[in-house]
Formats: sequence, C-alpha cells, structure tokens
Amino acid sequence: MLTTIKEISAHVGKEVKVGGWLYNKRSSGKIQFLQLRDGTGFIQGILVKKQVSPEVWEQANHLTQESSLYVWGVVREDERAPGGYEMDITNIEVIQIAEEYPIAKKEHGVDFLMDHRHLWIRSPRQQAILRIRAEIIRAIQGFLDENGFTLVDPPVLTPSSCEGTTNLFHTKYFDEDAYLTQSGQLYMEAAAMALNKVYSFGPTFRAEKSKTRRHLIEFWMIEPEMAFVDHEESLKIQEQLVAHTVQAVLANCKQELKTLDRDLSALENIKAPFPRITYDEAVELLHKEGFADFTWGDDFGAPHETKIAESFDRPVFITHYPTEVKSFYMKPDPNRPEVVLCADMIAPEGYGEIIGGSQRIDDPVLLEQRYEQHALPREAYEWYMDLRKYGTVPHSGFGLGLERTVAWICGLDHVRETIPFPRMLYRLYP
RNA sequence: UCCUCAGUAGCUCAAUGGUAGAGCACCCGGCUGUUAACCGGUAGGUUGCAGGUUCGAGUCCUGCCUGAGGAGCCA
Repeated sequence: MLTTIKEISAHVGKEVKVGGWLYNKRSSGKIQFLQLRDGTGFIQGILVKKQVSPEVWEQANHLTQESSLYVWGVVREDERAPGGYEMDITNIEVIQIAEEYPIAKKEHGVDFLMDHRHLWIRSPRQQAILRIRAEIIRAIQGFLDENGFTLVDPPVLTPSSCEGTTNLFHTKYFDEDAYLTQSGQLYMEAAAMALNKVYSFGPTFRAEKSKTRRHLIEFWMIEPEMAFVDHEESLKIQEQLVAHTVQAVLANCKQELKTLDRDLSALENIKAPFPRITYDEAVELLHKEGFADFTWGDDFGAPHETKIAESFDRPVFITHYPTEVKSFYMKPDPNRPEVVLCADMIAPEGYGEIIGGSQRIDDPVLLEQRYEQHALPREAYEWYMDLRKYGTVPHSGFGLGLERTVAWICGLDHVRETIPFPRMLYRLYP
C-alpha cells in the first residue's frame, strides 16, 4: 500500500512506502539527500550510510535524475524541510535508472523546453499551473451546474464557419468538405431553445497565423447560452462566474499560487460587480491616453485593450461596440442601431480579452437582412434561421477563453504554459 | 503575411577579423544536514545551412532554414 506525499503529514512517526521519481540528489560521503516527487508533492528522503544495508546505499549512489523507485522510510517533522516533513529512508527499490535527463536544474530556453514539453510538465512550476487549470475548470463547471445550466457538447467537425471571419482548419468528411470548429455558439443557441440555460466546454481551432503570447491554434472555451436572458443579465452572470472562479483558486490552490509567486492582492480584489464602460467611453479614454488618432468605428487592438484595462483593478466590460465591427448575429441596441448589445471582458494586468458575449438577434426578418449583408451561404445557415421561425425568444450568451483566464490567474507571461501540450503556429510537436 | 531580434559543447552563455572558452549536466574521486549543495579531475565542437569578401571568418556581406517577441486577427 503506497502513501502519497500529499498525505504524508498524517503518518508522522510511522514507516511508509512511497512510489516516485528522483528529481534531485545531494550527497556527502556518508549521507545522501534524495529529493523525491510522486506527482502529489515533493519530499526529501535522508539516507545515512551506517543505518542502511550496503546494497541499499550502493543502489542510491547510482540513482540519476528522474529515476523511478519505491522508497520506504519513517516520516519525521523537520523545520529545515521546505514542506515541513522529511523521510528517514530505510529501504529503496529501484524501478528504473533513468537515462541522462535532458532538463537540467538550471535555466533553459523556450525552444528547448517546448521541444521537451512532455518532460517539462514534471517540473514544480508546470505542475502548479496544470493543477490551477484543473481547479479553474472545476470552479466554472461547478458554478454553471449549480445555477441551472446543462452541459451540452457541440460538434467538433462542422460543415462551415460559425462566424465566417477567421480561417478554419479544413479536412475531408468522406466526400464532403468539413472544418474543425472555431466556436460552438450557433449550436449552443439551438441547445438553449431546447434546454434553456446550457453551456459547452471543449476545444476550438483557429487556423490564424497569430504569433503572440495570447494566442494558441487549439484552445478551450466555455460557451454558455441562455434563453430569456438579456444583455444586462448576461453581464451579471459573467462577472459572478469569473469572481467565483478566482475566489475558488485562491481558496483551493494556495500552494500552487505560492509556487508561481503570484501576487495574491491583485486576485483578492476580483469581486463582482465589475466596472463597465461603453465603447464610446473607451474611445474617449483612449483619446486622453495617447491614442489621439483612434477613430470611432475601429476595433480595439491589443495595445488599446491593455491601456483601457490599466485604468481598473478588476476585469472591465466594454459594451455597445459598433455594429460593423461585430458578428452578424449580435442584436442591435433598440435605441441606437449603430451599436450592438455586446460586451468584451478585458482582464487586468494586460491579459486581454477573456470573454466575448452578446445578446443575439431574435427577429427573423433582421437576421435575414444580416445574411444578405454578410453574404452568408444561405443553405449552410438554414437550420440557424429555423431557431427564429419556431418560437424565437430573447437570448444571450458568451464565450470564455480558458487559457487566457489561466494565464491571468496564474500571472504567466504566455498562454503556452497554460495547456499541457500547446498547439502553436509552426509547433505541433510533441 | 509584415516588423524586430537571435542561432557557438547535452543545456545556459562568452570569445577586437588572428590558437573556439566558462558554468551546469554526464562520468571518476572527496566530503555526516545538503537546499540550483560544495571541492578536484576526465571527457565533450562540421560555431543553423549554402555561397561570397579576406593571407585569415564564430565575427563582415548575400540568400535560405529554424526559433523568439510583436502587429494584424481573435478568446
């Protein structure tokens, strides 16, 4: 029966058996310090020459970094240990002496680490990030599940673009053309008409040649869609969802945040309600802040978003964008048809847009007009029009980008560390 | 696609146009409380590729390849 390092504190004074890997070793002539990890935590094992058999001592002498082994030892509290506990080793059983491990203890370049991503994820920092990612997913799903949402899975293979704007990954579907999904939203609208409040959680694919710290080719989105919910109510749900998620990470991932050296005060601020400014106000703000030549009607770029976010200590909603820069399905403001009922949520500290959402067009006549204005292939969108013909209702939805959210909460400078095996421009390996 | 920067030992990096080096890792030896342990030693090279200039090129020039950061686009 194995004991995990995570629960080692419950075994003080007793002998336990741990299965793990050696991530470092320091030795003197008559004492060896084995740094062990088992995926649940880290602990140091102490091996004293005159207290173990010559065979055990000799085996330990030949252990290399990342060798796998079973260790028997007596758990002891020790102030000198970073985790508070140590093991006095009584016996070891080597599973495998690892070959020379490529990832050394000193620093490495990004290219090298990305080529060894399958090994890189063993490091404490990467483990912490992946744990927080899992906690974020758990918190988001927990919040939605408890608030009346039903999980619905949209297809990954689709016959055409959902929005028609970005480049899609093309593949064959027997004799037909098919594309990897870039958003499940339109399908989620259909699901909302069946199940009321729904959300999807899955991968999306963008064949964009984007090469920045905020972009991945394959990334994960959470896309809630809500019948009978207007723009204003949707914003409330969004800010509660994000605040809940941040607080869950703060409560459940203290050790991981410490490993990442994350500034906790920046996260503790994140409570609803979030500030809101309209697109008009954002343009004004930019004019005052050194972007004098920004003209009304343009979409914001990354520098603009960062400048706007700097004015707030929590995520900010930018609402009511010009109709022309947004997608065809967004509902115009009844009082001002030149803008739409939409909002982007911009994360603080320069992490950019983490949510994009809107109220959707529910009027079949207006949607027809949009099809024509955007020259959408009618037959591919026939089913979407059906949603407005058979009992249309006001509805809203949004998409939350998981990796940007993880990058922000973890305080990372690049999204490539937020996903186990990032798919990036020109990088498909490992 | 565009702009900027970079490619030298397994890794991280040095090297005025003049004999290619250090630290770490590996291997060998030493050390009874180490915290990226430390000390000594061995070994480790087609300087991204192809041309060019030069008595001489890691260094200068041209082209290409690869990577990084950013832009556009987006979450």
